Amino acid sequence: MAQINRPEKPRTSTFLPAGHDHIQCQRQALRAAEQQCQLDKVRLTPLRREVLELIWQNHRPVKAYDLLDQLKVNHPGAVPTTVYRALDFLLEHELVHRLQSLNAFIGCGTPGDPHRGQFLICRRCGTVAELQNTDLHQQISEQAARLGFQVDNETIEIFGACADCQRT
Amino acid sequence: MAQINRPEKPRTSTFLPAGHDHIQCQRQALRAAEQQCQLDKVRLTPLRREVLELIWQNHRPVKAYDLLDQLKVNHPGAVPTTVYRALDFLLEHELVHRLQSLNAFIGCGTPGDPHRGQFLICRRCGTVAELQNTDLHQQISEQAARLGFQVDNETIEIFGACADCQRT
DNA sequence: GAGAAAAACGTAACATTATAACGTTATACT
DNA sequence: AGTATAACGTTATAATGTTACGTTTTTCTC
Repeated sequence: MAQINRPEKPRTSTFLPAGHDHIQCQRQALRAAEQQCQLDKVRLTPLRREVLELIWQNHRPVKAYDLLDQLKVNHPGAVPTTVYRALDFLLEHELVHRLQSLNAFIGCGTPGDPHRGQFLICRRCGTVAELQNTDLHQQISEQAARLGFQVDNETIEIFGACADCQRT
Repeated sequence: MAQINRPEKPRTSTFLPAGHDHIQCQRQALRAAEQQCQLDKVRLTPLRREVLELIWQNHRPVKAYDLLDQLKVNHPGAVPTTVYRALDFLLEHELVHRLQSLNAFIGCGTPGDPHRGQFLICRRCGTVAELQNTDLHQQISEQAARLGFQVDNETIEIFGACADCQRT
């Protein structure tokens, strides 16, 4: 199974802008989620919000059962369904993405935007960057169309080394 | 979890050329695998060959435990490790691909070729087509390079409806 | 605001997917 | 023939995800 390293402490990465203020980033993501839920007229309950907050602790994918362990701190009694239900909600409303090659989840930076799933994943530090490359999307649709295939969902997960990790 | 239908009987699909002769296709795939193994100086043992043959029964992804059930017919005593070891070998030598979004496996039509993983997957009939779109690959590498990211592996899994299934 | 409907959550059991660890057998190499 | 390595057997268990059903909370209507 595909693996990434998951160092205890976040590393900085030029993947993210040099001075990335993550506290601010996380806060902003939660605000955006709240707004999106208002628009969609759905409820970002405390539980869902807490799961989303945990997912946004950093820019590395989180596994469902790790999430569960963390959730148990405030919610002893939490079980797999607790987490998976929250994740289903967050996925459905496109507040998080699922990384298929890792069985893991990551926050979506642009809820509300038309959704692709294009990701660069650093094998070394585990940081994930989401792309919004419309050309790429376009090209895929065209190639598919040539084969008479109608696309309804694309999963693009690119593994490799981010700039920082190449240097070391 | 992502799902596809898995009808009992193969459907034809313009995905594959109209008159696709699968017996011939499967035979050819096994020959290619044998050749590749000779080149790599590795052993396509009877067990591995049988797993590969099962995978090539059609152009739909197969799940490991389904493979296991089928394998048990000739190999009572087969257990998960039996299958996973064969799969690991086949994956390592790029005779099969793993479809991350389905936790399933599919034969590789072009062993030996530089390997990308670009797939079109029909949600309705389950048929999978492997692409070898170098432009796409190129574009991804370029976009990655712009971010200082060095690609070592790409997973592209496109879900949608194949031409045949759109008609019905 | 009482009552009904729907959504969210609790709880237990279970299904599916995958790996670890260790011993035995087969094959390849001198 | 003897040894090293690869392949396979065997058992147990880990990791990931779902089903089914009951209870509580929220929303909606009157």
